[in-house]
Amino acid sequence: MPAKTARSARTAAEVGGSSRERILAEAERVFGAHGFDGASMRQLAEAADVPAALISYHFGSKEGLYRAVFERRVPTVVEQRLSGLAIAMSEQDLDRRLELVVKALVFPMLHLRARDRDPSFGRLLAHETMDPNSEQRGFIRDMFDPIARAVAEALRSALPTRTEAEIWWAYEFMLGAMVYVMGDAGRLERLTDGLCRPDDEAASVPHMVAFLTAGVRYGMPPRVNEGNRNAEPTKVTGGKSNATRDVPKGERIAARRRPR
Amino acid sequence: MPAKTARSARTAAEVGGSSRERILAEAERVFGAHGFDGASMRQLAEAADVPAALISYHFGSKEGLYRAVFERRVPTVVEQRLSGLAIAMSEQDLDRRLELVVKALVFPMLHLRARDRDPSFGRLLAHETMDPNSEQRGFIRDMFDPIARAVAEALRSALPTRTEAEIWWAYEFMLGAMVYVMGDAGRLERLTDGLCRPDDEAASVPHMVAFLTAGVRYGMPPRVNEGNRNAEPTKVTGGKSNATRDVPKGERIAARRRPR
DNA sequence: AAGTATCTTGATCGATCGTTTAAGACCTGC
DNA sequence: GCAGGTCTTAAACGATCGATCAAGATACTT
Repeated sequence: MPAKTARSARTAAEVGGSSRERILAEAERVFGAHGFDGASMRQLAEAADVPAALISYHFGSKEGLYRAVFERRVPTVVEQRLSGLAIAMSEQDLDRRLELVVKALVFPMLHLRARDRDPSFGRLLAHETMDPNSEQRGFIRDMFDPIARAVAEALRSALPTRTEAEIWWAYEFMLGAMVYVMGDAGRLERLTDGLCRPDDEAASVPHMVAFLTAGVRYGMPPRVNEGNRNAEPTKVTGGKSNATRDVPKGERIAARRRPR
Repeated sequence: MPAKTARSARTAAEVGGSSRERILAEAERVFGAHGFDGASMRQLAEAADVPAALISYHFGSKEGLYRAVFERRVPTVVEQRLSGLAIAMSEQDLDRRLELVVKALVFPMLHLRARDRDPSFGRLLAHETMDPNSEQRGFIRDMFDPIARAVAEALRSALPTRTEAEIWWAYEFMLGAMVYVMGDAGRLERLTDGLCRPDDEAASVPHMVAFLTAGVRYGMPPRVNEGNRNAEPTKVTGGKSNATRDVPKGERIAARRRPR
């Protein structure tokens, strides 16, 4: 056994970059593979080929490193979304604008996953999104709530007749579909025998944009009498709704629209 | 300090049931609140007001308890979905059948979350779904892959002109939207100032069914020349697609349809 | 009532957790 | 070349982890 440290098979030259950057890059992979609670400081340190104490020195704590991993990736995504939204808002055809808004929402994320052929950050983000402790950490709120409101505003402008609730439910569903694809660790590929792959940007983006655009444009819940909202919960065997049947072009009333 | 054990403020009578059942019920809450890695055996034991050793006795290990929590809930959901699918398949109007299939997929889950006013299992399931270690544990695969294939088959029957890829991408997006709502720990409610709540079954079910039905029915990605699939990745500023524009009634060719 | 199987308990195992400490190496400006 | 700040290191801290053990309590059979 050599006297020198032999923490990893990779040398520092192979991994490259300063210690701080190397820790960040490798932490993204380790956190992405095991989650926040599932990753240990020693795992993280070994992946970056540094002593565990160096992580505390540079980032203060495990959660500090975790936050730093997000702060390295998220601003780029948010900027790309904002730029996509700006382009969408310059489009006067509302049908076309809607599709551009959806694309502005999902493309930066899907592209991020496909670009480096590394699903780590996607899985990490998906895991954090669905982590019960996420709300108390507040990463998602701090980093994504502003862009969420901007997307909702853009949706509102492209769908002027929709209620506020419809806008936000649609946003929730769109985000869920996107996050689920980002976090998919192989289920879709298994179920389709390799036909569909979340990393295949050329397929995932068009499918997702088409699906979500159609969902938000044509997916309207049946009108209900405000008085008996809780009369009977929807049953699997319930009556037919007018959802997605006959698509009117803007005659629906924007009920319960919240003030800006 | 009393001599008797004082592990919890709740007495056994208040919590009720046998030790084994009490452990299961409380484990659902604790796992749902902190995730698998985030919950400790001592937390789980204290919540159920039993010594930690009793958990190992009844369930063998922490993962054994984790699995048992799923096995307590999932079969009911799967049975409800199967029954919903059977009803859908007896419907000859394909438009109506499609909506029933979507409802059969999402209703049992959303109802489960709303029924007991307890989002624990929903968060737990969402967390497990997005956990990078989920695939290796195999819970999701073992418990949900069969019903996933059944849902896809039902979608196929209601959309006979769609390609296999379109069916499965749509399934992926639907599941993502549903899982995201199940795991929402307060973000939608915060973003809407309380207007939209994932627990509000009377609102979430119609909105989701309408959105997803519209997405799968009208969301078709633009046709592409098979030769240049990888020519240029989709751009945010990319050209207009025919997604969701003009909804043909069945003249699309079922390309790349996989054999059964 | 005695015997047997099942359930429950407190105590404790070695391992690993995140973090801290104090000392050494390195680099920069004088 | 030496002082001062930044970066890096090995070692160890107390705490907590999941799991195990032998002994005791309870329930059921004979």
